[in-house]
Amino acid sequence: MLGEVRRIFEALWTGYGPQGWWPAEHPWEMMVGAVLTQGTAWRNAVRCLENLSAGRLLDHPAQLLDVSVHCLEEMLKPGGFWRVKARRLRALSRFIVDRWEGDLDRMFAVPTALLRRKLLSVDGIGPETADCILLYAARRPVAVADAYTRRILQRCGVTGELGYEATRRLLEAAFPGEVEKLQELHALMVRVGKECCRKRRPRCGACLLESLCEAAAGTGPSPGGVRGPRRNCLRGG
DNA sequence: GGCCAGGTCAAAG
DNA sequence: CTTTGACATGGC
Repeated sequence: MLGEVRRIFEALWTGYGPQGWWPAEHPWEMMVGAVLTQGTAWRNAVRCLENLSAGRLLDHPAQLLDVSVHCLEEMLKPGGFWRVKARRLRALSRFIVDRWEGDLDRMFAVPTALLRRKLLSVDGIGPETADCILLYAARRPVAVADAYTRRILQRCGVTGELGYEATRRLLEAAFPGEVEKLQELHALMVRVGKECCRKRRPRCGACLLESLCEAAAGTGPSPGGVRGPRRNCLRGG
């Protein structure tokens, strides 16, 4: 199974190359973006980031606590969920200001497992957002097991229906300690997911998902692959 | 118009 | 423990 995951990564890497994630100037901007993109198209999250940046509210966590909630909400409107996201961003700012005096370097000095637990205790930081922060802002070897990734692994027949944590452990076992690869993996999975592995039945007759399934199966040039009857995205349920 | 977006949380069943 | 609804705007 680990080999299948690695083959999928190699196929994606070969096909698409580096994605340059996460697009942010600094760790705090990355963290804010991670909250803003929840359930929202990235392009709309970017509008919010631009509003914040233009208002000089994106340089330091404490800045978000210095403006009125109303003002903050106005800037977040283009991204949707603006009421909850204003609350969540302030919760995250307050968390960093209260516990680490607003100093991200201090926060990132905390060991990975402990920091993950602390992040999850913040309102609005769930597993995926926490892992994105750990992977891209703190540069820890943590995997992001988002919905796209789980669907792709499932539809390529690599796994059955796996929950978030089980998928995360699988990915981390496939690339232990490899921060760069885990970063690219998540970015590439999102890219492919958007193209041909959507929620509703993917129309992937000619799409890349098919070759990913083959890559996972080890068909084609690479030797030693796992063979035999399998479900792929075209035949699978 | 319908569906989806780089999710999370609280309330039910 | 799993399922469901709320949160809201913008693009295709």
